[in-house]
Amino acid sequence: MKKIINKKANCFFDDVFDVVKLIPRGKVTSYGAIANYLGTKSSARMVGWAMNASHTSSLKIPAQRVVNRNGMLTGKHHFTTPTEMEELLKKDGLIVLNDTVVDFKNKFWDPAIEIDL
DNA sequence: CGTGTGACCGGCG
DNA sequence: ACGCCGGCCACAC
Repeated sequence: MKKIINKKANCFFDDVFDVVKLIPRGKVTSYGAIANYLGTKSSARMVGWAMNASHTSSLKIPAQRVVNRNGMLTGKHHFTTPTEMEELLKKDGLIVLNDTVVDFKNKFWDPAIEIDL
Protein backbone atom coordinates (compact mmCIF):
# COMPACT_ATOMS: atom_id res chain seq x y z
CA MET A 1 0.00 0.00 0.00
CA LYS A 2 0.90 3.60 -0.09
CA LYS A 3 3.02 4.87 2.69
CA ILE A 4 2.83 8.45 3.81
CA ILE A 5 5.88 10.61 3.41
CA ASN A 6 6.25 11.48 7.06
CA LYS A 7 4.52 9.53 9.76
CA LYS A 8 4.73 12.57 11.96
CA ALA A 9 1.91 13.95 9.92
CA ASN A 10 -1.16 12.29 11.34
CA CYS A 11 -3.65 14.45 9.51
CA PHE A 12 -4.55 14.94 5.88
CA PHE A 13 -3.70 18.48 6.43
CA ASP A 14 0.00 17.86 7.04
CA ASP A 15 0.24 15.11 4.45
CA VAL A 16 -1.18 17.38 1.80
CA PHE A 17 1.36 20.03 2.67
CA ASP A 18 4.24 17.60 2.35
CA VAL A 19 3.01 16.29 -0.98
CA VAL A 20 2.38 19.74 -2.40
CA LYS A 21 5.79 20.92 -1.29
CA LEU A 22 7.32 17.96 -3.11
CA ILE A 23 5.68 18.88 -6.39
CA PRO A 24 8.55 19.51 -8.83
CA ARG A 25 8.78 22.82 -10.69
CA GLY A 26 6.83 22.86 -13.90
CA LYS A 27 4.46 20.18 -12.71
CA VAL A 28 0.93 20.29 -11.36
CA THR A 29 -1.37 17.89 -9.58
CA SER A 30 -5.00 17.61 -8.70
CA TYR A 31 -6.88 17.44 -5.42
CA GLY A 32 -8.11 13.97 -6.29
CA ALA A 33 -4.55 12.77 -6.94
CA ILE A 34 -3.40 13.89 -3.53
CA ALA A 35 -6.49 12.48 -1.88
CA ASN A 36 -5.91 9.25 -3.75
CA TYR A 37 -2.31 9.14 -2.59
CA LEU A 38 -3.47 9.64 0.97
CA GLY A 39 -5.84 6.75 0.44
CA THR A 40 -9.08 8.71 0.44
CA LYS A 41 -9.88 9.79 -3.07
CA SER A 42 -13.40 10.58 -1.96
CA SER A 43 -12.09 13.20 0.40
CA ALA A 44 -10.70 15.50 -2.21
CA ARG A 45 -12.64 18.26 -0.52
CA MET A 46 -10.37 18.18 2.46
CA VAL A 47 -7.35 18.55 0.24
CA GLY A 48 -8.71 21.87 -0.87
CA TRP A 49 -9.42 22.69 2.73
CA ALA A 50 -5.80 21.94 3.55
CA MET A 51 -4.74 24.26 0.76
CA ASN A 52 -6.85 26.95 2.33
CA ALA A 53 -4.83 26.49 5.50
CA SER A 54 -1.65 26.73 3.43
CA HIS A 55 -2.65 30.27 2.65
CA THR A 56 -2.88 31.02 6.36
CA SER A 57 0.07 28.81 7.22
CA SER A 58 3.49 30.36 7.67
CA LEU A 59 4.94 27.72 5.38
CA LYS A 60 5.31 28.43 1.68
CA ILE A 61 2.98 26.03 -0.01
CA PRO A 62 2.95 26.04 -3.83
CA ALA A 63 -0.80 25.77 -3.87
CA GLN A 64 -0.75 27.13 -7.41
CA ARG A 65 0.45 23.72 -8.52
CA VAL A 66 -2.69 22.15 -7.17
CA VAL A 67 -5.68 22.36 -9.47
CA ASN A 68 -8.87 20.44 -10.00
CA ARG A 69 -9.46 17.44 -12.28
CA ASN A 70 -9.98 19.68 -15.26
CA GLY A 71 -6.70 21.51 -14.62
CA MET A 72 -8.69 24.62 -13.86
CA LEU A 73 -7.38 27.09 -11.30
CA THR A 74 -10.39 26.82 -9.07
CA GLY A 75 -8.64 28.18 -6.02
CA LYS A 76 -7.01 31.17 -7.67
CA HIS A 77 -9.49 33.39 -5.95
CA HIS A 78 -8.05 32.35 -2.60
CA PHE A 79 -4.58 33.64 -3.32
CA THR A 80 -3.24 37.02 -2.35
CA THR A 81 -4.42 38.20 -5.73
CA PRO A 82 -6.71 36.45 -8.23
CA THR A 83 -3.87 36.41 -10.73
CA GLU A 84 -1.22 35.27 -8.25
CA MET A 85 -1.87 31.62 -9.05
CA GLU A 86 -1.49 31.76 -12.81
CA GLU A 87 1.44 34.15 -12.46
CA LEU A 88 3.29 31.64 -10.31
CA LEU A 89 2.41 28.81 -12.68
CA LYS A 90 3.72 30.82 -15.61
CA LYS A 91 6.93 31.40 -13.66
CA ASP A 92 7.14 27.63 -13.24
CA GLY A 93 7.22 27.34 -17.01
CA LEU A 94 3.61 26.33 -17.29
CA ILE A 95 1.06 27.89 -19.57
CA VAL A 96 -2.19 29.13 -18.08
CA LEU A 97 -4.97 30.00 -20.45
CA ASN A 98 -8.45 31.01 -19.39
CA ASP A 99 -7.70 29.99 -15.78
CA THR A 100 -6.78 26.52 -16.99
CA VAL A 101 -3.39 24.79 -17.18
CA VAL A 102 -2.52 24.14 -20.80
CA ASP A 103 -1.35 20.59 -21.54
CA PHE A 104 -2.43 19.74 -18.04
CA LYS A 105 -2.45 16.00 -18.67
CA ASN A 106 1.19 16.19 -19.78
CA LYS A 107 2.19 18.34 -16.83
CA PHE A 108 0.23 16.20 -14.42
CA TRP A 109 2.27 14.93 -11.47
CA ASP A 110 0.72 12.08 -9.55
CA PRO A 111 2.22 11.61 -6.05
CA ALA A 112 0.85 8.08 -5.87
CA ILE A 113 3.07 7.25 -8.86
CA GLU A 114 6.01 9.61 -8.45
CA ILE A 115 6.50 9.18 -4.71
CA ASP A 116 5.17 5.73 -4.02
CA LEU A 117 7.31 3.19 -5.84
C1' DC B 1 -19.80 18.83 22.54
C1' DG B 2 -22.87 19.32 18.06
C1' DT B 3 -23.66 21.38 13.54
C1' DG B 4 -22.08 23.41 9.29
C1' DT B 5 -19.09 24.13 5.68
C1' DG B 6 -15.12 23.65 2.60
C1' DA B 7 -10.19 25.64 -3.41
C1' DC B 8 -13.65 18.43 -5.01
C1' DC B 9 -14.97 14.06 -7.34
C1' DG B 10 -17.81 10.58 -9.01
C1' DG B 11 -22.18 8.52 -9.71
C1' DC B 12 -26.91 8.79 -10.96
C1' DG B 13 -31.39 10.96 -12.92
C1' DA C 1 -24.85 16.15 -22.27
C1' DC C 2 -26.11 18.60 -18.08
C1' DG C 3 -27.62 19.00 -13.24
C1' DC C 4 -28.09 17.40 -8.70
C1' DC C 5 -26.74 14.79 -4.69
C1' DG C 6 -23.93 12.15 -1.60
C1' DG C 7 -19.46 11.35 0.54
C1' DC C 8 -15.24 11.92 2.86
C1' DC C 9 -12.25 14.33 7.23
C1' DA C 10 -10.90 18.34 9.57
C1' DC C 11 -11.63 22.89 11.40
C1' DA C 12 -14.53 26.99 12.85
C1' DC C 13 -18.50 28.79 15.39
